[in-house]
Amino acid sequence: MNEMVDNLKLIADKTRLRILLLVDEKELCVCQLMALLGVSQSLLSKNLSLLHRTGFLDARREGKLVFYKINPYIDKNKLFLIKFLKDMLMDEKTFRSDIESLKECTEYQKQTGKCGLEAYKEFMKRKKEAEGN
Amino acid sequence: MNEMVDNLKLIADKTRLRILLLVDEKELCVCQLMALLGVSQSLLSKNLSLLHRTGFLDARREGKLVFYKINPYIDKNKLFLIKFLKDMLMDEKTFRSDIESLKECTEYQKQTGKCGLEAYKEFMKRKKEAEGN
DNA sequence: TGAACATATTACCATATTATCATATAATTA
DNA sequence: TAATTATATGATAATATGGTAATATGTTCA
Repeated sequence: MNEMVDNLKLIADKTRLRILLLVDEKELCVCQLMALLGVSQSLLSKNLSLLHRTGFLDARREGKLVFYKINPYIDKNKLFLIKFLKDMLMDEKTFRSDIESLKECTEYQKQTGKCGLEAYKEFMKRKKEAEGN
Repeated sequence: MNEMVDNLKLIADKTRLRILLLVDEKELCVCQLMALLGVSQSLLSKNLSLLHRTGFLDARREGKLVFYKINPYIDKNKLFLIKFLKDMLMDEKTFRSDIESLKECTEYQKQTGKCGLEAYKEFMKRKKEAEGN
């Protein structure tokens, strides 16, 4: 029970929930998440290391970048919780928008070969301008 | 998303989670919950009114007693969340024990016709003594 | 090596949450 | 009506949490 309550507490935060749902789609580096979520680097990093410490995420460094994904050895309670929430939020606005941004970012990355924070900021900036029309 | 996060926050508390799982089995009054959960009256009452305010619970007064149950008009996200957690916790120790106590209490209530706080305290006391053997 | 970039960590503050004590209200019963 | 039982609420203290700013660490590249 205590374990489940701890899991629920970890997931009961907008930033962390969005991280988990995004990273469940595709392994992502910090700078990508930063651009996608629009949160500060330190807040993001703090939440990532929290989710890492508690067994939700797996981290892998590749050069300057650190990539996070769902821990392949994640325990079942945690995994089921994530999958359940994904189901529940399937049609929810913020989630849909996050997933949409992720797809567009991935496409942009393929075309330009750019990753890194600036590339993502640039991408998000363009996107916002486009939405402004 | 924000709504889901709020629901998760409400459920991410041991006392509240236990309340919801118990009350999903059977309508219960405050004194019954107090004995079953072993928490203070004011803490319990606060959590009950919180769960009531936020649409999880329905309250009904019958004389001195106030009975709580799952709000029959509860929204789907909340209900699914409760059912999901119940599934996940099916074999969990605290949950099994709570359910067991609930059944025994209900039986005791049928036999003795007693409700009220004292009856439940008496019941829980006997139970603990029995476990002590 | 040093500059630049990506990420992590620390220190700190504001706010939120949890639990408790005391007290208030509501209903029943003597 | 006074006492009793059941429940709710307000004040408050202790702790936890979310967020930011500053700084540190690690990596690459000129």
